[in-house]
Amino acid sequence: MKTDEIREKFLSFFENKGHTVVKSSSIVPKNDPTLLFVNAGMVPFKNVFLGLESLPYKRATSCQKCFRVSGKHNDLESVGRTTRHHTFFEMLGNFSFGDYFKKEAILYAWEFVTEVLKLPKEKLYVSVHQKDDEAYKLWKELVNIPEERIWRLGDEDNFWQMGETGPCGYSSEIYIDRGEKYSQDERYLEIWNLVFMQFNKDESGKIEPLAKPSIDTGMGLERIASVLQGKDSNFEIDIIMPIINFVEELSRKSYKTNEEVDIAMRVIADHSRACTIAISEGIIPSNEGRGYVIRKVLRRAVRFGYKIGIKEEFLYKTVDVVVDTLKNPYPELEMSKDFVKNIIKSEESRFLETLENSLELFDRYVAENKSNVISGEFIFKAYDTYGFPLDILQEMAHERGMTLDMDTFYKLLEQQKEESRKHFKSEEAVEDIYLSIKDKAKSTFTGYTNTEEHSKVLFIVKDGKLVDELKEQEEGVVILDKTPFYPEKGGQIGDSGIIENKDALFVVNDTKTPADGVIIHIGKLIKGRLKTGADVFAKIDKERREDIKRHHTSTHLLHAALRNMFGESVRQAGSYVGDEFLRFDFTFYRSLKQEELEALEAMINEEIMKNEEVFVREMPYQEAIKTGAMAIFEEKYGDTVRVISAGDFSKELCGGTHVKRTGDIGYFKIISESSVGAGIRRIIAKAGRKAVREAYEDSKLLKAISQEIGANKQNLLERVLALKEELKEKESEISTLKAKLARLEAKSSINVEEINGIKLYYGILEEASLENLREIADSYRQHPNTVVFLVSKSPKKSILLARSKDLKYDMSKLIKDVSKPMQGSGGGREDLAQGGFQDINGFKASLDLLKKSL
RNA sequence: GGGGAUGUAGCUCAGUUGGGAGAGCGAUGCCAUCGCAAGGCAUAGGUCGGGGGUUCAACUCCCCUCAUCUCCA
Repeated sequence: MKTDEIREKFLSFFENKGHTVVKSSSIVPKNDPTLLFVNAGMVPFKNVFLGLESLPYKRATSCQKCFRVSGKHNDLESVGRTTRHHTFFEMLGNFSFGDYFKKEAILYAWEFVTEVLKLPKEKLYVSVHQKDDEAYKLWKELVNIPEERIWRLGDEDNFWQMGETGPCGYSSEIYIDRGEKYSQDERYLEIWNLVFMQFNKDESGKIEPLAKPSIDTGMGLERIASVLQGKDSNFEIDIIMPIINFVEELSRKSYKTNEEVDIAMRVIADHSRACTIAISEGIIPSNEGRGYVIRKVLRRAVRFGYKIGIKEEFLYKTVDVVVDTLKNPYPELEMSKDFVKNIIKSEESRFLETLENSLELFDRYVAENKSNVISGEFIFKAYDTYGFPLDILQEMAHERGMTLDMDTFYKLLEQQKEESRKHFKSEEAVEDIYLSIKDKAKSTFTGYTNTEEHSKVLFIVKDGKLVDELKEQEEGVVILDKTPFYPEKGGQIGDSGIIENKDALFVVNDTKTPADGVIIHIGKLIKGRLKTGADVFAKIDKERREDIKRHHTSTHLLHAALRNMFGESVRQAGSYVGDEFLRFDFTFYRSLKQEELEALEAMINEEIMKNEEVFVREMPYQEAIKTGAMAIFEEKYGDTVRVISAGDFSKELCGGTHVKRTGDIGYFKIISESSVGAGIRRIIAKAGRKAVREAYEDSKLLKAISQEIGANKQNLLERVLALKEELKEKESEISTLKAKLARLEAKSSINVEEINGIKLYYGILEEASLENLREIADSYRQHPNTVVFLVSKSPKKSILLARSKDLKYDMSKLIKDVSKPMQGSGGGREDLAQGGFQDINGFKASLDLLKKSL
């Protein structure tokens, strides 16, 4: 059975059992700072299980994209070495949110496995927790599994918990007997894990039954496919083997002839899937967070490619194959294919470069190092600073018969980890106060149409606590039942304004949404008293909102214009929409040229002048995607989404506020373009009156400069260049003149005396730089038996002491003694020393000292 | 978020207790040649990433900052 078919059959099976089919969420978990990636099928429903969020349905089923590359479930190093581990895999699951429990979960699972997948009953085994008599009984009596095929296992295998605290419970697993040809460990393969969430564990470790027990199950898609397709390994199934075949072509080696080669091919196959999925979801390789993890995965693949002889960029070529195998369930992959290939290719070449640097570093070390042990310090430095891949370092060392001091290395690495952890500040969690009042504090947002609203104060929060009233001059947070205030979200900043009634005036500085549906107004009570339950009138700062709207619609136009110009490889990577300006980060591999920025600006202003209507439509997510609207990795299950379109130019999912017609923007101006990190560029721009202001300031400045320089706009640049050139010429002329002057002065003011057969030239110059002095001294000391002692009063009080090459005095030492009477000091080389002084009156004494030393 | 490394001519890079900014390639000009590969001579090109400090003197030492690379969280 094809993998696509299994996926499809699973979802429709549960759909027929009253489950809502939920699209796989992004591998980036929403609203969960504790988790880097979605690593299990239940993660998108975590808040539902925790009771923080509710859904319109009680049964769900999904095929969830999962990553296991960091944190508790870190399988990265195992991938490739086994036949089962993956960094990316898909998890089939059915979920009950306080609806059905053990009985149905077991019956559904059994029915699916035996009736739909048609696995032979006699080869199936199940496990239950040793204390879970209920499950045992269900399997035995209801499903009729013979006792000897029901295993009762302990906590390690059959007890599940979400975290240190929270929901937990027994689990039950279904195994298949793959026959005697496998070793004991391999023979019984776990195919499905059913979790019975029935307890809650509190902070003291006490376990209490849950009021509404839930079900969470997980069946690894790749694993069940391997069983159904009769393959020993997950890597040989229909959606992964094509990648291995492709790698065989690239490397001109065959799979299953050599264990090392096999490992490498599995690594590449797995990692190319992971990279393709991650990058297509906008996770760009970088040096922190998720991007860092992806980069590690990508580089690991390149390393293994290197090992089997592929020494150039290749991974990006596998993307086509990956997309081919996954385009049925994830058609959006097709759209981002070129983008993904671009990113992978540039990351590959960057890495190959650091690899080359590493090899040089190693050669240098080997050449300098006599011992045949590579020190832990070197290993750490190479790894930490230059990114030398450990395994390659080890291999190279072994090739040369050297050993490595890994103990010291790991010690140093541990130190670094300790240091990093110490400084780690965890992301600010949602303030508990808002979670606790979450269900009662939902506000209706009316700001899409209204700027004012009669409403009622639901809650007042001060210093993180609920209070009944706010007194004059107190700062606090107000929650209303209805509000026109847009809370900071999707890059758009929160509204400001006022909330008032006859007793109170509250000034809102910022609006946020700390929990789903909760809108908080942050500000200060300027006048009177504000009480919970009071009727109030809420009014946003309209002008400011208009500015924000102009910037927001402009952001959409900019996004569309960029894609128009550079194609699909441009993707939004973050944005800020404020009242003063907008900031748009996007994925692109190089900086933009001036002409490109001009063209962008022109294209957007053209759209503004067309004055197209901006439509807002609400529709289901799937439908929106079908119409070709751009989604920015912010999908929500089942929800309807807002689609904003500006003429035919831009169509994007967005929850923000927008102008009615593009003409309302007035004018759009790019302020700057810069880099944020590898592969990400940033454009800062202004719209409307802020852009006009900017243009006005620019032209004012230009006018002032022109006037100052005595040029007009047309020839300003020419004039500045000419002035620069002129200045440079003058400078060089001055320095030539100065040198000439100094030489001239030297002629008249330098004396010569012969002391002990040595010609001593000395003198005081009014105007000579150190460079001039050197030049003059050089002309004298070309002759043997010569010492030169010069001082200059300006531009700096300098001393110079030099000798011809045939003499042996150390001038750098001599100058220190000689300059003392002038309160000076200096140093330099043995044949030429320089320094400074304070008091010219000491010159005579200095000269005498020098004479005595000769 | 915490470390480490790098930043010098258009490019690749030297520059060692702080004391005259350099090489190779490239560019330009001249010479040479039937032509080509190439050769000879000469020249231009530098805010030594930016800012501050220490010093008589900073590419060099100290502090801050930016960019790139890299490890850790």
